[in-house]
Amino acid sequence: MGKFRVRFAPSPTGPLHIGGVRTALFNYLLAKKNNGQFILRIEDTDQKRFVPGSIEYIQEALEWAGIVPDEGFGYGGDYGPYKQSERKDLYEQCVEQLLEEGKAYYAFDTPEELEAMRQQFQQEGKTFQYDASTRSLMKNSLTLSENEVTKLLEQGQPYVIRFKIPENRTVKMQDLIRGEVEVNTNTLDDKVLVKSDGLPTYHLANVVDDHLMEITHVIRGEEWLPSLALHHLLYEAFGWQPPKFAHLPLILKPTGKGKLSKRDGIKGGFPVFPLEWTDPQTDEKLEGFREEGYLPEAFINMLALLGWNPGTDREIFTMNELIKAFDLSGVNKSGARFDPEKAKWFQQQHLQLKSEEELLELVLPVIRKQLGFHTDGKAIRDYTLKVLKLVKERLVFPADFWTWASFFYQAPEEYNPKVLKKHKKPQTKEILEKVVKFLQGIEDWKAPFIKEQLSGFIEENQFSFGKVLQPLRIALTGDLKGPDLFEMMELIGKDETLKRIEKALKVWFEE
RNA sequence: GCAGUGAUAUUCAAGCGGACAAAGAAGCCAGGCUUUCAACCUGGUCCUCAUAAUGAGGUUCACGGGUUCGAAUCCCGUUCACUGCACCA
Repeated sequence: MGKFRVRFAPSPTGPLHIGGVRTALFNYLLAKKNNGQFILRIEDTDQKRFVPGSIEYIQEALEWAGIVPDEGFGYGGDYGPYKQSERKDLYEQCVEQLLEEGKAYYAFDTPEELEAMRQQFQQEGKTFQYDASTRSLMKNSLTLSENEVTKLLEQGQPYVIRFKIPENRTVKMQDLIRGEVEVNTNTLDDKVLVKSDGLPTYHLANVVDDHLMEITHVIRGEEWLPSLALHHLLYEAFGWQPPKFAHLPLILKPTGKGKLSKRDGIKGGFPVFPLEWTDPQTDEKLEGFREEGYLPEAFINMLALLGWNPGTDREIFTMNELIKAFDLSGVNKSGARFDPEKAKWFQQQHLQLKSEEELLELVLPVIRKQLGFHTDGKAIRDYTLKVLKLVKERLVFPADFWTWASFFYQAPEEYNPKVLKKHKKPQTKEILEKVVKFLQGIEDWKAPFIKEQLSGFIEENQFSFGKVLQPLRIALTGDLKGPDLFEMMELIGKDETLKRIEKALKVWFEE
């Protein structure tokens, strides 16, 4: 097996959305599975669309997700520079070759002239395409004499360089996911290779870089499939061996109609970006999976199963397991709908896989944020570890800890009115007063013992369990949900337990 | 409009000529466990009948035609959806 090199080539025009991360992930998985290299290349040939901060965002997002490049922009390597704006002379040399061989040509048409052409065609009910049928009508080095061309160039007339698409040929291509794809060259137009600002377009830069960087497999989104033929033709024109191609299915909106977009996230209230992002221009803030509390392992697991499946019924994978199991043959042809609910499910599964010690580190910041004090002390760590044992199984996000465990740290400030109304019965006062007295007598403050004693007490007095235990829970936690009541009592301690019941008695019946 | 790609139950999906009413998961429903809420466990989830359960029949894999003893799987056509069609990537 030869070397295996893949690349992820985003353009820095804003935050990377999950479709991009998923492309990066599949590239990464394939590289790792084959002991190859995963390369990060920045495609910034459109300086107009450059958004400051996006390169850093891309790098940070990949690092967070654990999709770390082996080489590329910011990671070094022997094939640099890894940013297209720094490779201008490389592209120039390559285009020079095409020009000399007559495979590309200068075009001097202004944007206005092109627009006029389009209009004219439209009036005739046709669509204008700059190709074999029309290039003889335009102002370019194929229609102009050599002298005129040189003159225009010397005058500094703006020009672009276009690729001369061969006429009426069927290009046969192999896609690793879709099989054979055929396109007739007549449906292609003479794409601009070099823009009037001297920078290459995506198509040129992409092909040149992939070749020079010795990329063996190009794995990218399905939106690129229509330009695959152009790329093939370009490789052919250069006389280069093209890499293998695989076009990944699109990630669809939760409704199933169309590509998932940033707007869908805003509308649906779920993240579409790995990391939070504030648009430097509009100040608009976009949610990130990381800030929502998603674990990176849950995030990549969810992404991996978006458009790929192992062919078994297994769904939960770590990165290493994904690397082992991943194969392009398991990639679907059709688009996969993004389901925010399923994303949560992955998160829950992975969170439950964590040990209590690992969870502790995730949960301490939550406590700190809520209570505003240090959470580094041994006492609070030990205590929280015990709390975690009781509430772990109900957590999906670290932040959930507080909704399930706040009452381990502070007495309830208010009581859920709906629940209270239902369980505050006339005899509740009397019952709770008796309970307080009874609990005071318990010396060995351990959950099983409290349970045993209190059960005996309830039976003796012929109370029902619900009538005693429900109000007691409300008094201690403010609501009717939570972990085992007796475990809780043990943890918060006898004094605190009694204090809370007395407080409840006061608030409920004296006001 | 042109080109490309796709279509399996609510969703994600398995399926690659017979063992397919079609795995698995999510969701939903019911039950169990709980003092409670989650989690968890069990069962159900095309239609009809029957049932504690094994079951019987009908209609399915976008639609319409084939090929075949036999089709979700192969062939042809149609429809619908999506993607692309810039001096953006």
